Amino acid sequence: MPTLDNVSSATAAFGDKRAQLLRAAARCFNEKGYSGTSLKDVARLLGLTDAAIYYYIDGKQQLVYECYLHAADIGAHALECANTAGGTGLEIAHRYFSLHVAALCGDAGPVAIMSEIPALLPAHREDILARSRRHSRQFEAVLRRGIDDGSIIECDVRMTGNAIMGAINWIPKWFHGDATTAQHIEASFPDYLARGLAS
Amino acid sequence: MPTLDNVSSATAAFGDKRAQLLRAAARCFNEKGYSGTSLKDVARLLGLTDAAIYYYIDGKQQLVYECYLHAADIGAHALECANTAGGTGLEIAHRYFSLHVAALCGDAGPVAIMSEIPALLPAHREDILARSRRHSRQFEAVLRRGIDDGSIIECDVRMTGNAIMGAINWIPKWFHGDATTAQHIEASFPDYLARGLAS
DNA sequence: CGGAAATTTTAATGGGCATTAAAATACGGC
DNA sequence: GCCGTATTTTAATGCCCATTAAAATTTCCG
Repeated sequence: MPTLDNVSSATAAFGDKRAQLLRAAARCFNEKGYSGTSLKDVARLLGLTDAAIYYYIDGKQQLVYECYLHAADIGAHALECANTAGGTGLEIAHRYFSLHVAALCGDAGPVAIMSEIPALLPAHREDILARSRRHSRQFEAVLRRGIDDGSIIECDVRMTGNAIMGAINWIPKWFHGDATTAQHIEASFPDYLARGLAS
Repeated sequence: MPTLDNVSSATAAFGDKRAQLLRAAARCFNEKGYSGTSLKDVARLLGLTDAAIYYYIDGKQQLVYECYLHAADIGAHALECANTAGGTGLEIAHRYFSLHVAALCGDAGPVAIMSEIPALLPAHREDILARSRRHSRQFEAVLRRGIDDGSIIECDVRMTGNAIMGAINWIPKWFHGDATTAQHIEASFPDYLARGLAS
């Protein structure tokens, strides 16, 4: 039984299949909710038996946790990249939208919607909530920066951030992986979301 | 055992408690998902036993169905009211945002997020999906009208509509009924969402 | 107060699902 | 072709939950 450490060892197979598992789980969770998907559902997508999943991961709780962790990473990474490139607040926001949306529609996906946080184990829940809050605060900081530099209209950054996060978070609910829709999303979302911010 | 018909009969009590039940269920569903909430969870909110729920409704399936039906009605009604008042496409859209958001935050709520459609019985699912699709198409028609009359910028109405619906649909996920937050939502969302549409 | 209708509870029943252990199979190096 | 390890399956186990029927309680009208 290989551990997580030897991802780069002789067998990339284990790590690969584990990643496949996480993606299959995210897809199921988005369609039917965490509680609504049985491990048998996830297993079927991989051509496996439900019990086989335990070879790759500790249990269902660990599965959601890692899915949510991945989702949080995707968002945090997009915002971080957008920030380091610099520019006005509006430019950073627009770039963040593009990066996050592209990640949601790209190979990293499907990314799990964090829709059943109360179902997490307490320790996991607090971790995920902390990451989620941090991401919101950091995005609000971008908005405030834009207001200060005059690129973004004066607004309630908390509420405007919530609106934007809703639009983005909802994507995995209706986007199911076809490439042409992905293009439409990437072509429309960032522009629309940023237009509502412009001063 | 009163039927649904005598809502206005001697006992408004039955209808009232039934409405309470639907609201409690919507709250639970939004927090923990449909599959994640047991009837005991819903019952506890009302100070009842799980079995008592069956006095008011046929079962869990019927409960979600009616919650989703209510959610669909809220949205359809908001759009209909916004439409009949007339004006440019942009004005109608803005009015619709205000009405829908106010309904989500007001006494009609909590309104259930339609997040576990696959869990519905086939007949219920098709009904809800049809309503959902119709609502989307009607909103896209408003956008097209705005593009035609010049009030709304040229855009992919399908994608822009998806972005907007996401922002609105996500509200019940983080809004939990306090009045001051409701005011902030109603003051921020319609303006932000409409600003992204303006030509 | 008394009794019928309304409301709620207690007490089954059965099914689905996460989880586990042991057995079976696939697979790569020698 | 053979052996040990990796992978998967089969076969339990036990819990939680939706649902139901019957009993108990409340409500309210005469």
